[in-house]
Parts: sequence; structure tokens; C-alpha cells
Amino acid sequence: MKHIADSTVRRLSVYLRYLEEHAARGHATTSSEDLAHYAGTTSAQVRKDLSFFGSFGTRGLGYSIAELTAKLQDILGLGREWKVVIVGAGKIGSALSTYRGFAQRGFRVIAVYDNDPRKIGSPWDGQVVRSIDALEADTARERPDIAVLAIPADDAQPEVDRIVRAGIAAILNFAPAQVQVPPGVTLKNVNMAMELEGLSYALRNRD
Amino acid sequence: MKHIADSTVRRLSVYLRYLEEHAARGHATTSSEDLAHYAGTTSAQVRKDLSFFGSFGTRGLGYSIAELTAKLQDILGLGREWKVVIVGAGKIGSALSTYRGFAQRGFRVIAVYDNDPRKIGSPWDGQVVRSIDALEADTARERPDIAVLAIPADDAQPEVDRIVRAGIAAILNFAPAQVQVPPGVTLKNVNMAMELEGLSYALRNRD
DNA sequence: CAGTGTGAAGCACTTCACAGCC
DNA sequence: GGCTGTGAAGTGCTTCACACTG
Repeated sequence: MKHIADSTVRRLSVYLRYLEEHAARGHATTSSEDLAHYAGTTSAQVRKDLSFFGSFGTRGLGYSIAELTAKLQDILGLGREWKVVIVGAGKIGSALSTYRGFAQRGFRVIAVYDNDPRKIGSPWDGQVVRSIDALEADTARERPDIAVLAIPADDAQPEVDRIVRAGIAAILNFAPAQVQVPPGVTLKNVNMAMELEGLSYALRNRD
Repeated sequence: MKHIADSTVRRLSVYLRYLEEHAARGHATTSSEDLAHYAGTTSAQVRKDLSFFGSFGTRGLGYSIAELTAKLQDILGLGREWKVVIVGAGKIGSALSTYRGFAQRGFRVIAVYDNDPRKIGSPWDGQVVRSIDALEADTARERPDIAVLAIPADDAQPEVDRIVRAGIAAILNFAPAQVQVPPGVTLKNVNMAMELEGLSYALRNRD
């Protein structure tokens, strides 16, 4: 398939959240205008985004919420369970693993790793913290799909290398570090420091 | 000044991080090529990004690390202290407030708020959790610059409204909700669910 | 006739390529 | 000679506008 822009995929996530909220309120259909209003974009953008994957609406009528929900879930790969491992038994990892929305969407935390001997073996949000040295052997056996990296910046690249070596192809990196991955591995960065600096820039340059 | 793209501002943050790391290793100058390699972009992009704000390099030589560091800090508004309040005394807020990098860059947490009576009054990372109802009065007195929102999605919009009403002009939203702010208020969203769905999409559609 | 689906136009960001300067 | 600074060209995302259809 033709390459889809990252911005498009992010908007699909937003549309899906709207559909879920909207369905809960008992509605059966919606329009590109409604979706656009919720997502903070335009109706043309919504229709264009969806058009990359097919035509899911009815002219003159709009979109069936149930149908479009199913389509978006399928497009986003949410029709199955994804196994997630968390590397770094700290607060960020914990915030993630206890967030109900993940389980709802099929992201299941199957293991937590740390390199601190004081943490290894202790209970942690329904898991037992494992030694990071076990990652490769565990991965061969349990085949997780996604690794969430929530460790200090200095350790980020070596741990990414380990994760990649183990054969995990998707990484969500919370470490405030610029890390490299080989082709075939998908990396997303969430950098809170960068976001705050973006706000700082905006405040500094507001009129 | 001409409008600067969000992507440019984000890269400036990355450049700054590189300069800080690089200075620590004793180097005095660097080049657009070095910066590009670290940031995962091209040297032309680096030079273009910087050119929006002036010309900070020396042809044939490169950039003085000390000088460019100072310039970037100034551009990003990091030359002063920003007062931050955290709304939601949970794990995400805690992870943020204990992260050393923020204090280093001049982001100082001055208060933490929650609506849970069991949390209000108890100690929390060097603060005492305050009642969310005190936000407006406190803001009038203490003049925080930035609010970090780390609460459940359902409560997000009302709390954003309260923050805006109190007069805070920059919000970092961790709630997985699409919230609206009036013109003049800068909002950044960090949505972990969306990032994971982006990975799910990539895994689903990998070849 | 209301609202989708889509080629075409518009716009913004990135890359190129080279003049300019140390 | 080497590397910056920058107009011009290129690319890709967004918006427009309208044909189409239930």
C-alpha cells in the first residue's frame, strides 16, 4: 500500500476515540463534519484520511458509527492483542501499565524489566520485576510485540540495542534521548522535556 | 516574527541537547553535519532551522558550542525560570516533577493539585497536595506560567477551562482527551494511547 | 438535497545547490 | 578549502470545489 502520513494515522486514532464516545451516547451515525469538529480539523481532511483506506460512508447520509469503528480498529491493528513489555520499573511505566485504556485497546503488559537488583523480584502492578538480562531469552519464548522504554537517557541506546537484538520490532521511547534503530524497527519518541520547551518557546514569543 | 513551524522548534530542542552533551565532552565547536547526524536530519535542515533566527556560525569553521547553546536557550525561552503547576497528583505528574532534567532547564514545580480529599494535604515529591478548588486563588497570587494536566480523560475539559479561567496561558495535557482552548492559550498534547496505536498500525502494516 | 469521495490547486516544509565568507 | 547561509526547486500534506449518489 501507498505510504500513509504519520499525521493521518494519529488522526485516525482521534476519530476512533470520538466514535467510541459517541456510540456510548446512543447515536448510530455521524458525519465528516462531526468528526472534524471533535478532532480539531476540517471535514475535507477527515474524508481524505478515510479515502486512503476505502469508502466507508454513504453519500447524503454520513457514516455508520458501528461500521466505521470496526474499520478503524482494523486499520489501526486493534483487532488483536499486542503483547507489551515495559523496560524500566519506574513511575512512567507504572502509569502506563495501570492505565485502563490500554487493556481496552488490546495492549497487554506481559512483563516488566529493570536493572536495579533491589527492584528485581519485587511485585509491580500485578507483575514481578524481572532482570533486564533475561530480556532476550524471555523474548524468544514469549514473543512480545512492543517494548516501552522508560529509563534514564544515558542507558537508552544500549537498551534499545538489546531490545532490537531480542527481535522486538516496535519501541515506544520515553527516555529523553535520541536513539537509533535499524530499518524494520519502528520507533516512537515521547519526550516530555521537548514538549515543555515547546511551551516555553510559545510563551517567550507570544504577543 | 514570521511563524516558525512546530517541527523546527522541536528540532531546536534536540540540537540543544546535543550541544549540552557535546560540551560536556570538552569540544568547543561543531558543524551542521554533526548536529544533523545526532538529530536524524540533514545538514541543510539544521542550517535552515537556525537561519530563521539569525546566523550563528562561521563559514568554513562551524558553530561555537558555547555561543550556539546560549542562542538556542534564548530562542527557546530557557533563559528564565518557568513556574509549573501539576494538576493531578498521580504517577505521571510525579514522574515529571522528579525528573531532574526539568529543574535543569528552569521548569520549577511550585504546586500540585488534586480533587481527591484523601490526597489533599498529604506530602508529594516535596510539595503538599492542594485542593483543585484553590487553583484560581493561588494562580492570582503565585502566577504560574504552565499547567501540566495529568488526570482522567472525563475531567480534562472542565479542568482545562478552570486553568484557562485562572489565567494560565500554556497547558501540557497528558489526559487522553481532545480538549479545546481559546486563542492565546497554547496547548500541547501527549497521548500515550495514540503513540501505541501508531506502533500498532506500523506492526499491522509492515511488510 | 445532504453529505461523501476525489482530482486539482494551494500551501508549507524539506532538500538542493551554490554564492559567500572565514 | 571548508562550511555556512539562502534563494530556488522539489515534495508532500491540506484545502478547495464539485461530481456523484442514496
